[in-house]
Amino acid sequence: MTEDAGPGTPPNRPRPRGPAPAPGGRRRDAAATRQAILDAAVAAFTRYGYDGVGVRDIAQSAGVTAMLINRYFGSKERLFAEAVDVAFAPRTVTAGTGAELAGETARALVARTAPEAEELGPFLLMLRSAANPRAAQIMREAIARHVGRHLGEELSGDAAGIRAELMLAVQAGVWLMRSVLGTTALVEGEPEEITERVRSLLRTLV
Amino acid sequence: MTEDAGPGTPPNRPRPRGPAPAPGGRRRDAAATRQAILDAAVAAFTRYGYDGVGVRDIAQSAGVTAMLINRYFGSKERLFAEAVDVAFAPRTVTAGTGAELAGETARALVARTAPEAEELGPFLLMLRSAANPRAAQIMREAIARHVGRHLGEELSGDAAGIRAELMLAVQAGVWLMRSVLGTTALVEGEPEEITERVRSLLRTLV
DNA sequence: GTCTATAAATGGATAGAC
DNA sequence: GTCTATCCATTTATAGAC
Repeated sequence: MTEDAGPGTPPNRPRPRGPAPAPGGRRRDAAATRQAILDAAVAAFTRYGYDGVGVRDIAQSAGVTAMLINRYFGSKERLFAEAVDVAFAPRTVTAGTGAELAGETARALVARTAPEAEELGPFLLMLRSAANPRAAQIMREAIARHVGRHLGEELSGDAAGIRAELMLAVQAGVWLMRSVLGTTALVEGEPEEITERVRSLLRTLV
Repeated sequence: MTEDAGPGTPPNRPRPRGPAPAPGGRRRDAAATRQAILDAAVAAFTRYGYDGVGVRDIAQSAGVTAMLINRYFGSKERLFAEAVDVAFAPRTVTAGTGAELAGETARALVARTAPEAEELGPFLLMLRSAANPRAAQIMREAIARHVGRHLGEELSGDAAGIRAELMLAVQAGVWLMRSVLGTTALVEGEPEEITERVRSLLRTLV
């Protein structure tokens, strides 16, 4: 959104002639264009959710026209699927290992959901897109592929799968209340107090 | 959605004359019509989220036309605000009191999020409508009004507000993973096992 | 390789008849 | 008190020019 719409895109530049000046300086590079669209999609879906953005918005952020999205990804739905894969790829959902897992995860979670943080992340993408059934299915498959595997490395013992997904549930819930809804106690409370409470929550799962 | 559009509504019945046969047998009752719309709205918003339903869908479920929604509620947004108030009014979010609060809430939560449950509830409404900023604000205010007060009665001591909202966060998270997304471990796992894990989670908060 | 222009559907909201 | 008919904005997706 605050992307490089380019220094050279004043309201009415008459598009001299020929194809895409392609804002960033890039001029006709299929791979780069595709990547720009994908990056813009991750940001937009995370901020506004699947139903909250149109392909036009994403295209504009990427500095191209809406048509190219269908050209490169086939449909909004398949663009979303790729964006979800990108968002869930880095293992940002867990921080630390072993004994420090609960504490580190709690600290990272509270920091990233701080009111002033403006942070993106897979949980926001999840929450904001959960309403759409197709988006929900795409995310379920992505979670099974990525997150389940990651947490499986850290957690072991009885009911590891349930505990892993409950860890995700706690994090998603905090993200919802604190970051998406912005309920009063979690927004105005002391971050240290909140971190401590979340840490003790997560400790019952590791 | 599959509601009674009336047994007598073949494609082209020319509406003999006069106003509303009003499917339910009701014929011209402002209060009843208003209530029918509100009930349909709660169900629809809970199932499909704020952005997922149109006023036309809701109107059809209520057996009226879309226009009446604006007549009685002014706009979709204000209809949503009233629907949220209805959804959050009963204190379904907590079950039991005192020492049994964690266990009863966990049991109720797992039961209501069972894959076959088809249960509605305020958490579904929250999750499915969270993406829309205006809907989010409306819900934040409703939570401050209803839920905060309810849980304030049960919880006391240090950081009661934070603990209360973390309880909501845990429940919302479980609802998201188990009911909305339907992740594998929480769907296929033993309900008793899940209940036990959730109970011990909530116990760290009461 | 990328654009403009437009099709086809759907959204919320309104005017006026009965 | 309720309906039909319509307006206007917005959506995804496509056709065809350059």
